Amino acid sequence: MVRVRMADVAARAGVSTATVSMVLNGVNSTRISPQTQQRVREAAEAVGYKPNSVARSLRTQQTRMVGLISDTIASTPFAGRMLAGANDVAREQGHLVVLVDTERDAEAERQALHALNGQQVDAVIYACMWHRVVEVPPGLPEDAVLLDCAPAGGGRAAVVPDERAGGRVAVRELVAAGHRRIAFLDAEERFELVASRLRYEGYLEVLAEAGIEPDPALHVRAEPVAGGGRDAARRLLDLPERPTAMFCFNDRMAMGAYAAAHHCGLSVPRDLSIVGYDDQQLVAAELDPPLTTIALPHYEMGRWAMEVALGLRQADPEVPHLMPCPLIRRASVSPPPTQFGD
Amino acid sequence: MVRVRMADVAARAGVSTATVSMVLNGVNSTRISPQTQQRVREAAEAVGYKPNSVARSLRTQQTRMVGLISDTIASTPFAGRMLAGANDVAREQGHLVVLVDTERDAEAERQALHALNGQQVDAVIYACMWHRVVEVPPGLPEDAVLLDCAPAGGGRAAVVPDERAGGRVAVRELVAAGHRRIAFLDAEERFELVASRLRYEGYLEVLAEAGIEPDPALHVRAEPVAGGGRDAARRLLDLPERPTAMFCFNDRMAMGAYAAAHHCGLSVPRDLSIVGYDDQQLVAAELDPPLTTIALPHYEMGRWAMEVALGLRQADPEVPHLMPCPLIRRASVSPPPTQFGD
DNA sequence: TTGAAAGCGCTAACAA
DNA sequence: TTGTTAGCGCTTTCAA
Repeated sequence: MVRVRMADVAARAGVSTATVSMVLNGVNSTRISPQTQQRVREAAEAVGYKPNSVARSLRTQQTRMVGLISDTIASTPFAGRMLAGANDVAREQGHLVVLVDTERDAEAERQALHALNGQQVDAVIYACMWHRVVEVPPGLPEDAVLLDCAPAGGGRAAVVPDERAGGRVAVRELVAAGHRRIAFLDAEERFELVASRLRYEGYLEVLAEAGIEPDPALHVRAEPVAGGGRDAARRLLDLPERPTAMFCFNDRMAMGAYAAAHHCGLSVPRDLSIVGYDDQQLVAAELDPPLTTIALPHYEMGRWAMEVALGLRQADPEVPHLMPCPLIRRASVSPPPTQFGD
Repeated sequence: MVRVRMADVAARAGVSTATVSMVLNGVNSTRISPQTQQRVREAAEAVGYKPNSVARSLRTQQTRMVGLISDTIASTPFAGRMLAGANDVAREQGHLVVLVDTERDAEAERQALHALNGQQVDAVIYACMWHRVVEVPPGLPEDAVLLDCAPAGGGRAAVVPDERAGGRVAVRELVAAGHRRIAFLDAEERFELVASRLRYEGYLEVLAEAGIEPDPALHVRAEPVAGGGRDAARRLLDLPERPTAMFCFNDRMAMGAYAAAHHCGLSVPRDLSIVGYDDQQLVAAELDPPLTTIALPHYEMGRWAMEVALGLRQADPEVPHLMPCPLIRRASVSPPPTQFGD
């Protein structure tokens, strides 16, 4: 397994390395005679030539690698889809992605930036695994793209989910089914989720557009996990005038809401309609009945970020790009039960 | 933002680039006077020198990058932990990981291998997101490490979960609680999951060691998702002599088993004990009661693979390394209900 | 104790 | 139409 260099190809084809370089890279190829080109290609094939990207990078000052710094890739099921989106675009463009996981540690971020800078990556993407507002780490290149997070100070290309529109879509689905008493099972404020406020705003907007007076009793908060959703849903179901539908901050809370409904002898969706958020495969699709929910566009955001990073697409650095969150219609929504007195 | 080269540091310190190189890399540093070293360091600091890894790589023939080819990073919640493990070791060793996702497409694999080879990565890891036996792709370097898969022909360093031992641990937990009628909710054979056979073998071994005659009626198969688990569990609960415990192929099937139990008015774990497999955070920990399960050691396997790849650890290429699957004890196991006639 | 110089493998002016 | 040559920024032998 000896490494074969361009000089070996040149020698075999009886030309200079310059000619080999031009032929193989298709540069100035009109200026080189077809028979020479042919000869070069055959020689390259014969000796099994593979270009050395490191040498090329040193010469051209571009590496065809892009660095992707993520705050924590380990602990979320969404990371994969984001990476996949970024990766697909990179591959289409003949680029490779260098991944660094920093666990949100400032020192690790600094090191990662150094390393990527040293490796002369052509672009950098800074990704978060939960939508949030971040302080841009010092040393992050000016043209870095932020993925699933927005810079506290603005001024950077960034892409985040359009949570407010997602909230609207979710609640409209419920309104369209005929619901008027729609609860919002929100995350507690201490988690400082930017999605929480935005989804709530979407909820309020749709109530307003449907002429429904928001009832503060129907906006409850809990820990955004199944247990929290269960407790919140129970409180709601104990209300004198219980809601006929629940919009949950996420699918895990929705899972808890299912449990609460069963506990109260209620059937989903006949007695209670539920819409989640996130479209977590392992939860939403596996619930019984399958959960209608709003998907987070991680794959698309990953693609978008890579496209901007590689200059395939322009981004307005002043305002984060809002990626639509599509409704995934499954089986947890139906018209409200008919009430006496209606 | 002009790039500063080693020559700039040399000029400022009034030495040659050779000296700068030696000082900054700590090579032959005993041979260079302390005051010169000091001067070099100050100069480097003053001009903000950052070494160019590309140039260094060209010269030294090593890039401090390792390629990680994964079959599909997008669609599994486990990928992250594997990547995290590999990444942590890489970082500890001053290496970077270059990630390529091939979606299990042979052509994409070929391209990826080319690209990584061109970038002169120091090592490559070939990772699967589900434990399986694979045909090693042509062109995979001899010293590549296989992660969560074993080579069909053998002969490569590889690491996989110890599924059989995991099955044993799961069933022993049930036996220790006093169960004798223990069902195994297995995946259907058409999915060709190597884990299926191994976990079943573990199950049988423990029955044997406990002197329990395996009842074929208690080994049922279904699609390894919640719906499949629910159906399989219902069939089991309809048996004249129903099992008091179920070991499920995975957490999703266990989720279905919970549903079936509720449906039959049975309480977990009072009337029915359940153990899962995988420790999927979003499922196992969120179930009510939380599910006792066996964890897949993805983080550890990721670490192991990277350690071998970087030569920190020796591997026997003849037999895949078996990584233990720990029991995660939660609340879905208790002694069997007291029976009349006992 | 330090410096000169020769490349690593490739690209791209400039010459021929 | 093709070849010569000068680097890209760094490491490392050898000489001083």
